[in-house]
Formats: sequence, structure tokens, C-alpha cells
Amino acid sequence: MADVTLHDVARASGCSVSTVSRVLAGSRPVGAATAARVRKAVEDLGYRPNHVARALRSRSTGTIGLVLPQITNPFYPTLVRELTYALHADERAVLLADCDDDPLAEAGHLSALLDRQVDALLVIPAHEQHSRAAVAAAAARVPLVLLDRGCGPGVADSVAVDNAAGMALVLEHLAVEGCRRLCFVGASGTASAAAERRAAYEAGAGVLDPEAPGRVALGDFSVAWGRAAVDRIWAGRPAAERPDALVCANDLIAVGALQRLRQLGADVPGEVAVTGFDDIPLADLADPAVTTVRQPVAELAAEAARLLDRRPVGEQAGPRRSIRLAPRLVVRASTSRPSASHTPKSVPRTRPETESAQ
Amino acid sequence: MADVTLHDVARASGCSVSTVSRVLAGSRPVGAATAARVRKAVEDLGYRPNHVARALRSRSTGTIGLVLPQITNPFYPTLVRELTYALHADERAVLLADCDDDPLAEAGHLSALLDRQVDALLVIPAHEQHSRAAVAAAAARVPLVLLDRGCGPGVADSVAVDNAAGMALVLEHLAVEGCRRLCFVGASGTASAAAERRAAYEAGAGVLDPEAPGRVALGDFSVAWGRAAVDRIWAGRPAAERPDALVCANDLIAVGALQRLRQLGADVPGEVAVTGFDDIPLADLADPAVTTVRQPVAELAAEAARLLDRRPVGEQAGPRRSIRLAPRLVVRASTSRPSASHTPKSVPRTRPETESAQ
DNA sequence: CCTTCCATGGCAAACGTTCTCCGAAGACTG
DNA sequence: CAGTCTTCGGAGAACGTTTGCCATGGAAGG
Repeated sequence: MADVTLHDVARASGCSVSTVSRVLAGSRPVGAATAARVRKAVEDLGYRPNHVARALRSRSTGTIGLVLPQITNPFYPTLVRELTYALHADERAVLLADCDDDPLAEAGHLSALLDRQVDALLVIPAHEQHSRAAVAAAAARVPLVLLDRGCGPGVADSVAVDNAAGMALVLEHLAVEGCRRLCFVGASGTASAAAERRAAYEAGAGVLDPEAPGRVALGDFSVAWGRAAVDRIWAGRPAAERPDALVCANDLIAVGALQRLRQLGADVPGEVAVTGFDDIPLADLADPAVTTVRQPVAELAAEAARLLDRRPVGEQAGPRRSIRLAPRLVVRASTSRPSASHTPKSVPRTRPETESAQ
Repeated sequence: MADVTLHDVARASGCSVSTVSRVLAGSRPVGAATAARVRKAVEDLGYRPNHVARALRSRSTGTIGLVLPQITNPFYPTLVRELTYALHADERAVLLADCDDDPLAEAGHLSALLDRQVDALLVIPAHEQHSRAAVAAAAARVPLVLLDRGCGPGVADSVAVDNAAGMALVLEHLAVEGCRRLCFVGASGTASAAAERRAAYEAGAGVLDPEAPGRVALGDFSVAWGRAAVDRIWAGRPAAERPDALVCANDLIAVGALQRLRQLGADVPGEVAVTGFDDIPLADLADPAVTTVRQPVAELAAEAARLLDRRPVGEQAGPRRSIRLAPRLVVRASTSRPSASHTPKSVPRTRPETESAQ
């Protein structure tokens, strides 16, 4: 039953392959009678076009390569899902490659995907600096959109959450909740999420407390670091020196911090509030559930998909576009203090979708 | 720089395309001198073979389709990662499709992937019954391996964890820990994981307590059900009627149960032990960390990849193979009772890799 | 009525490989 | 030394599409 070709359909419907191709592609008008005969034959024989042959001829595979650092990073599965939805809606298939946080493997996957003639690439770079060369090389060959993280200025178009806006939402919320001694628990390094969230904290926390911007502990984006940070910041300190809010750079850190705080007998949020960033599923499962900044994942995916088409590859391409989408605050138990009874459930969704050229 | 073809290499090295193809593929011996010239030209021009053309001619795309129910199910990211590793090691690319638990979407993805001429399919079926027809149809066209879940007998080769063995490990461990009033919190339905784990519990729990096999609560594989189950089983009951161990059918249920137990002030594991299944990352993050059964994910992936090649498609194919891999118990805080000081850290790894024909 | 022009359909050349023939040598064997 | 084998290289036909170009025929316009 399988392997019916255009040729077979042509024979069955008594016309030529060209005609069949045309009625199927609609690339040129075809007589009504012939068209009907062709469609009948297509139906009867169960013809299915061969995408490989089509790709060879038309120089377009309808395939997008997706390269990411670690699918096990809990933020990525939802992103991957939304991406595949957006692309499949457009009849495009997704070739997946996980590079295990290794820029070398990433480079290998990029060139393997190019060898497979992907139409475009979606890349969440593994490293701000070390990913740069390979990504730039790939971007010179096909349209390429960076997702979630950057890798140096001017390398390619990019789509990410507006980290500064997200952090501002957090600070504003904590201010309303009455927190005054903030402490940031973040990640060191120059990766965009780490740097931007830290910078936004430093820029915005001063309003509440002139000392806050300096109160920063840096590690990495992990649960383990969240626990360790609490040991450094909280454990064995007099109550007066303890912060009344831990602003964590992502949800993993927040969950780790929360866990250790509870083990130390601290009252969250009574004694200290905790916030995260990203809104991974775990944030809602923690106890208490973590107030966090929800990334507009579906919109990020849609935007990335949109960007993929309309960029001519090569030098004549205009300046790189960098799209930042506004996130949304999700208030949960880890910050709703008993005193503040009017806890706002969530800030109304603003979506100023900043579009700027780098 | 791009788009160097065999033809270009042939011209540069002063021989024919056939010869170039041969030295690259090694499909036939070629004179040492010519081979060297060809290789030099390949190097100089930076030739990269076009996989699309190759696929069209050789009728093999080197591409595997992977269809799964929900990438956001926390068990799948690791599985996907291991699968991509295993397949990439073999120079095969992975086309990913997420069907959002919808058998209809699943059927659509299967046929879309077949249209794209995938060499084989890896499927985690969305539904035990409703996935059957589409999967069977696909299996008739290309080698197809079912992963993690089944979808009726005899549909295709399958690879999964040995659920019965895993449940046996749990029961044995709980026996050693001194638990006697067991209760199973599982999922209803006929899906293999749900049914097999339930059956194994019912078969094995009687040894500890003749009443235990009957003590079963069924919902679905979710955190919410874990919470709800505790409300039904535990809350408002006299201590004598309460179980001293909750055997959960997966980690999500266990985490939900744990959360509610803690909210109700129950002492875990002092008062009641809790076990999970799968060993998703969350199991280790819960507080207390959940004792669970770790699926041999890397081995499952490797086995699936192995099965893909060596199955001739069509009727002459032998009986369906069903591979079950032995899991391993991971003991954590949710079951190590203070009284039992000699808590075994983990059972030695047995891997009897049952291979049987259905 | 003859020209010009659409509207429609077919032929055949691509796309970049792989692989089957064939032919021309040189290396053996009898 | 003639015949047969083996070894290496090239020509060219596929693989299943898309598409530029030409042919045909009828309609429209002069």
C-alpha cells in the first residue's frame, strides 16, 4: 500500500506528473475536470507526498533544528512543548539535540543539523562566550534565533523574557508586603539570565533599603546552592542581621532555600519571604508554594517561530532583533504575610513587548 | 563556502563523481593516489555531504521519530535525553513530537513522521487502547518500538521497566523496615504502569498482611491525587485504622501524599512510610526525600535504540519482543524508620533483562 | 478569416546522491 | 603468448519531486 508516487497517480488519472504536482501544490491553474480526476486518484491510491524528494528539489526541508543545553533543566520541557506546538502548527518538524551543557557538543550538533539541511535553527546556547563562534557560524548559513539565553551581542536574533521587568515586579511586590531587608541569592557568571536579574535587583532594591543592593550572594542556578546560601546568610546569625526576604534568581534556588529554611525552623513567609523566577512546575509544589515570575512561555515560542521565517540569511540582513517579552508575577504562599490581608493575586498582564535593535 | 557538491569535489580532484562517492562511502576500493587527491579536495573545499540527496537515493534518512504524550511529564525529559544520546551516537537524528495526551494528535504525528520518511519510530503511547490502531498502522510501515507504556498485546516491540520487580523491591524493603499495615495509592485504568504496579502490589502485599492487598485507593498519576488520597485514607481516622506505609504508584502521587501528610502533622517516616516509583528529580527534592524505584533510564534508551535496527518490517518479522529491565530501589528518608538502624542503602543491582515473546 | 493571446497540459531538466554497468588496463595462468 | 581475472575508473540511470519551457487549442480581437 505504501510508496505510491506522483508517477502512479499520473498514470491512474491519465495525465502527466507535472499536472498532478500542480493540482496538489496549486502552483498553477489546472482544468476542473483533470483536477477532479487527479484528486480522485490521489484519494484512491492513498498517495502521500515524499518530503525527502520535495526537499531535494525545492531546497527546503520544512525542518527546524532545536539545540538546547539540558532538557532536564526543569524550565525547558514546557518551552520545548510550546515550540513544537508552534512549529507543528506550521507544518514544520523539529529535530531535537541536547548538548549536555557542553559547547563542544553543541557545535557538533549545530553542524550536524546544518548537514541535514534544516531550514532554520532555534538555539538555547549552552554558554555565553564559548557558544558564540559556533552559533555565529550557523547563523551565517540559516536563519537562527536564540532563545532564553544570549551569547554575546549581535550574534543572532533573540527572544527572551524581560528579566529586568520581572525582577521589578518582584521588588514591587515585596515592597507592598512590607519587606525591608532584602537579600539576593543569585548566580555568578555572565549568562544573560544571571547577569540581568542581578543587575535589575541591584538597580531596584535601593529604593527599599540603601543597603540591599549590596546584599548579594552568588552561586549557581541550583537547589543545592539555594540550601548553601541559607546556611551562609541565615544560619547562626542574630535575628537583627537576617534578611526579611530572599530574592532568588530562579525557582530552583528558591526551593533549595525554602527547604533549608524550614529545616532550620524559620517561618516562611512570617519571618522571611522567598521569591523565585521562571515559574517551573516545582514552584507550585513546594511548601509553601513559591511566589515567582512566570515566563510567557507560549508567547516566547510563538515569537521565536515567527522570527524564523522572515529573516533573510546573509549579510544583507538588517540589524539583529532582540525581542523581550514581559513576564507576569504569580503570588503564592511564600510571600503572603499574615499582616498584609489584601495580597494582590497577580499583577494585570502588561505586554509591552519591547522590540529593539542591538 | 556553502553548498559544495560531489560534483565540485570531482572536478577539483580530476575524477568522476562516482569515484568521489566511493572514497567517501568506502563502498568499493579506490586507488591510493586518487583517494588521496579526493580527500585533499574534500578538505580544501570543505565539502559536506547533503543528507537529503543521500536519503532520497538510498531510501534511508537516518532519522528516528519520537512521539510522546507530554514532555512535561517529569519522567520523560531524562528519557528523552538518554534516547537522543543513544541515537546521536549512532549518527541518527531525532524528530520530536509531543501529542499532549491526545491519541488523535498522536495519530497525526505518526503519519506526519512517516511522510517525512523516518527510518523508525519510538513511541510512548498516549493511551492503552485508543493509541492502538495508529501505532499498529505505523508499525506496519517502519520498525517501531514502544517505550515505557504498552498499547495492547502484539502491536510492536516494546521496552519498559519491570514494574512487578520494582514493586517487589518496595514491598521487601517495607517488610524489613517493619511496616505491616500497607496501603496502595495508585492509578486506575488499564495503562501498563498503572495495571502492572497495582497487580504486583496485590500479589505481593499479602505476605505482610492478609488485608493489605485489598487496601487500595485508585486515582491518577498526579500530585493532586496524592493529596486527595491522604484526605481519604488518613485524615480523620483513628490511629489504629491508619496505614503505616503508603505505597504510591509513582513519585508524583508520593510527593502529593507526603505534602498533605506533613500538613496534617503526620510524622514521616516515623508514623507512616511513603514510597514512590520512577525516581524523578522531584523525589529527591521532597522533604523528606522519597524512597523510590529508579528506572534504568539509560539502559531503556540503549535497548530501544538497539531494537530499532534489527527488526525487518513487514509480515515476515518474528514475534514481537518485549524487553523488561530490572529497576533498582533507592532508599531515602521517607522510609528509614528510626528503629531500623541498619537501613540498607540500596539493593545490589540485578539486571536479569527478561526477554520474552508475547 | 487571420492573428494574438490565454488557458491548459506535457516534456524534460534539474536537485545531489548512490550504484549498476562497462571498459581499460595490468596481473595472472596454462 | 593468448586468454582469463582482477582492479580501478567513468558514464549514466535512478530516487520523487518541482518547474521552465514548449505545444496545442480555442477564444478574442482586428
